[in-house]
Amino acid sequence: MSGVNRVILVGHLGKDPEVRHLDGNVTVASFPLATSESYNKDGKRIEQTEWHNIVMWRGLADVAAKYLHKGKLVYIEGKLRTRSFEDKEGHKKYSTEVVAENFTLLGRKSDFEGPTTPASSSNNNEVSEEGPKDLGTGKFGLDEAENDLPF
Amino acid sequence: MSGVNRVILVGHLGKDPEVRHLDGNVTVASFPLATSESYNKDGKRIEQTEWHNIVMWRGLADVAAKYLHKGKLVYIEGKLRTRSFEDKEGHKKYSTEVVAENFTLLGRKSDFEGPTTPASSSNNNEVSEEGPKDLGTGKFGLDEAENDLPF
Amino acid sequence: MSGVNRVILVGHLGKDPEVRHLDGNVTVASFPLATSESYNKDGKRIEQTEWHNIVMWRGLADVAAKYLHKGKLVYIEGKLRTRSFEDKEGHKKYSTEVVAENFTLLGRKSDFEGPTTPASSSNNNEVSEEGPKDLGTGKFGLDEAENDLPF
Amino acid sequence: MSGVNRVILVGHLGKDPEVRHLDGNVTVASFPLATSESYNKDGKRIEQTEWHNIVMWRGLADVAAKYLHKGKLVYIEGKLRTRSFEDKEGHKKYSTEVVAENFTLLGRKSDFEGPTTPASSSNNNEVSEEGPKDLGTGKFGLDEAENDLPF
DNA sequence: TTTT
DNA sequence: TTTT
Repeated sequence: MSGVNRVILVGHLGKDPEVRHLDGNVTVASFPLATSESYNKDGKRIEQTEWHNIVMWRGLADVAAKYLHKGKLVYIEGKLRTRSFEDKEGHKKYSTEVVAENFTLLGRKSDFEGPTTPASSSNNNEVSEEGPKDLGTGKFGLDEAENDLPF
Repeated sequence: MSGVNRVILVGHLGKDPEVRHLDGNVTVASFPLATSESYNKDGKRIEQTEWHNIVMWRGLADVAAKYLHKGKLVYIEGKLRTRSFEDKEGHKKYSTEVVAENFTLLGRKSDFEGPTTPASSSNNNEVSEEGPKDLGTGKFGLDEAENDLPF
Repeated sequence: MSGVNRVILVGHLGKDPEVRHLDGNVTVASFPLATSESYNKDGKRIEQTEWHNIVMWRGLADVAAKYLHKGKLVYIEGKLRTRSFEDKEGHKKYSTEVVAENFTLLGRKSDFEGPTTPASSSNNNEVSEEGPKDLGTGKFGLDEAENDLPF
Repeated sequence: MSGVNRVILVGHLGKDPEVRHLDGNVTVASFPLATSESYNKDGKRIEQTEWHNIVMWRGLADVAAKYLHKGKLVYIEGKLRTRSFEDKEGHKKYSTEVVAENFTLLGRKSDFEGPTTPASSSNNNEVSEEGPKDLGTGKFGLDEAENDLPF
């Protein structure tokens, strides 16, 4: 028996992904993602931000480490998972995470470059000249996670 | 600025909704929802259940109180919200909830009857005779929440 | 560059899946799916049904052929694809299909039995006695499609 | 009885929205939206584009007319609707559309300006200097559609 | 007909 | 802790 457990988010990374390597060569990447919602209240524009703990595993974590960085705008599909754990004082706590199954980078093409590409900065300039046309998206799924050159 | 924060669940209620009436005549309903996933591991079928805290507000809560009960299968759309609070010992804790925006009852037609309808039991028989055809769904959105007779 | 193209449906099969075997041992299954929506208009309850052309490929088509049948309630995730073709008179026509990526059976447990299982009918009775508890779901993704015993 | 009929898209507008005013002061806006997907085949990067007919009604159409333009990147939630009609030669044809229920602008803040705002061009320069930080999103739902100043 |  |  099974049901449906699906989360869809579009938001900005609050930090660079934190990457850990577990036994058996398994990579895990995690980072906070902000989704903001704004609405009018008493004539004032209120913005409310929700923070999500995103976790990515294996090949997806590797791609995330390469291409996702603080401030980037990303579309994420995944599922909810709540873990319980004990903090240092031995108190039981719960943490709800979004285990990502695939993601799509949103934003400008220059945002898709890896962090260490020297061409990136000049490309950045190129982008800023081109205006709205330099928006684009790059998708990464669990299957594509092993690609060397995902776009 | 705003992003996207969307959750889609299909699962069974773990308990009847707990209904509270706040100041200003605001109704809140909350209940646990189980989404189960099964997969093969080492030749064995493993079933893993994830529990979600569902919260419904206002008109949607009223409809939930009427039609959602322990064991029912339901489709829910909503958004994630993480609240922090202090427990009795003064320790900071976090709770992540799914704030529902609409839901659709899934399952047999007889499941859609309110709890006190006398016709329900005979209807139940009718359903059990009709086979697969008597499956159906009943949808409730924030707009329709004020309907007296939602199906 | 890529975007997001995602469809989520819960509805009933209008017919048994039609299964074709293409060159290279590729299976394709297709069937119509009805999603109904009801609303009040001028005090009357109106039900509007939308029909979708669902297509499943390869392993997912094989599982569909086994477990999906006319009248079943199913949750489907997929993407939109519009094909153009010429009808017999040579007129250009368009057909929009939902290419399924995974599905989850919803409804009674007895609905999950394969069509030729003799135990199925007695099981059916069993279900009708057990009440709401015998509702359940069975999920099938592209990965799991090769499973012999998916639930 | 009702089911679930939900579409989620992120893509670029192929044209400016076409706005019509029906009887009873009802506005309808429609435009093509491209969602692109790219994958590797035989070592080559293939990009496949899917086109969707988007339709927006009433207040949402008004906001679309103001803020959505050719080339913009947008997140759209809606439902599928297939209409049948006769072309000029009297042949029956089908057209599947995505009736939008809400949308969120993705991309740079400068993209959110209305088309006739004089400040827009200087703002544009500002944006192009700030680099990746000037990405943002602006959401429009059926409820907010009546806002004069949605962000 | 978009975008990269 | 993001973004606007």
